[in-house]
Amino acid sequence: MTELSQISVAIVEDDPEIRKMLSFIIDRSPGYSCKQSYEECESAIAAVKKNPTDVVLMDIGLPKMSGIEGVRILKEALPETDFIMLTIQDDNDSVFNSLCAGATGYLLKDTPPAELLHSIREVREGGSPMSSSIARKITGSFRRTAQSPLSSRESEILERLCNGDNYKAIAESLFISGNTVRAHIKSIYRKLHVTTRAQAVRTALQNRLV
Amino acid sequence: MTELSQISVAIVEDDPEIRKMLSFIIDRSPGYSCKQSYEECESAIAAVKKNPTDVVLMDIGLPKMSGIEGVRILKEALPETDFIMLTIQDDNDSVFNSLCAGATGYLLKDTPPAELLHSIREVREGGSPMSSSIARKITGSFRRTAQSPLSSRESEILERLCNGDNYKAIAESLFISGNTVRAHIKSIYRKLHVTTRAQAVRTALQNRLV
DNA sequence: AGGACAATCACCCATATGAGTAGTTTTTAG
DNA sequence: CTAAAAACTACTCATATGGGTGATTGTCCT
Repeated sequence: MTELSQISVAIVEDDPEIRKMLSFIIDRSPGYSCKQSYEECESAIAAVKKNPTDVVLMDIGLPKMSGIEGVRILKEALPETDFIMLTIQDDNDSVFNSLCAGATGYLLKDTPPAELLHSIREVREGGSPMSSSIARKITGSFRRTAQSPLSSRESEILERLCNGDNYKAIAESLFISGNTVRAHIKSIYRKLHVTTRAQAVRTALQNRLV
Repeated sequence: MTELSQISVAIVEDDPEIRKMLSFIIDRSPGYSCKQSYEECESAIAAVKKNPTDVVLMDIGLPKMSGIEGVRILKEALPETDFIMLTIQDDNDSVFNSLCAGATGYLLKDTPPAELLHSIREVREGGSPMSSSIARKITGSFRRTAQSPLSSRESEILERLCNGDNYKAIAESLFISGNTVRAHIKSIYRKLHVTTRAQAVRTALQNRLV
């Protein structure tokens, strides 16, 4: 049943050539149907909200609203629908913003038709189809970027700053004087190019220094 | 050439049955070789450092040192080697800690041999092979967890707190008085259950409230 | 032997911050 | 329509924070 269930697909893609080609390929493949295709987000949002599909293939570079925004809006309204980005954009911002907006898959436009069909099936079965270079980008984002410019003592203190500890609490937990803590924190700020605690915490968390 | 290049694989797996089976399958497959297999991290680390392989398949639940620690240490020494976790653990901590430690792939032990071989090839070609449920877990981690308990104005202010702005800067950029900013911040702290700016920034970043 | 840096400590001072208290007006939701 | 929430403003006060300056000790590398 799951194997043979029909998967309904909608396409949002501004290039008429590509749009027709994709829609043709999908609709003619057994187990898939594609009755909805749009050239921009605005009409797609209105129409797909009324006629939800199982999967939406979404381009990013669209005339008016970006596909990422489109996903954000549609996913909000249709949490059961799976969104796969299908785009030439492979920059970090596009990838991560798409995932944050609610995309579950991310394919580059050079994906062969057979793999595209397989990806549509995969996303319905609880997977997260991604072009291999995209997958690598995502796993790589978990790695520590560079090694910290901080000394080990400074890292220890930065960690406590992130916990919201104040000078006194840090001093006591490390058995050093509050003045020393301040000296370390000054040095941390200098190395991280920040001037406030909030900025230090942000830099620490975003660069995985803690 | 890339298609037919021989890929050398090492295995770290404590179950002798599985270890021998994997090693046999890989070593007998054309294009793959497996001359190294270990039952725990300590010896694997020493040996693979001396004889680096292209890929290491790493279990997580090992007698002494965990496979995650093993990856952390080995990846540090051998940045060119690709590490694929091969495990039954599918909890969030195992997955994310593995990726942070340096794993590029993550497969569950029910992965069929053909797919395992394909994954080894894929990781060498710049991909990031993952069991579909794991991939879904990772993409899902980018989605906003819950919706923010903050009002829109408060969110706006929280965002500026994360940028390191002080009361005055926030007040000026929002065209409201500094006292109002303080009132909003108090209310943010109450809702986030924090008492300092650093904690607020941390909570905001970790829970993707900004 | 000298330089660079980490780790420790100290003091001054202006400003920022958090907690408490007390309101008004506007918007939203039942 | 009415009650709740959000948004806004204002005040005081004790404490925390950041900037500046200066110093000692020990380690590591050259």
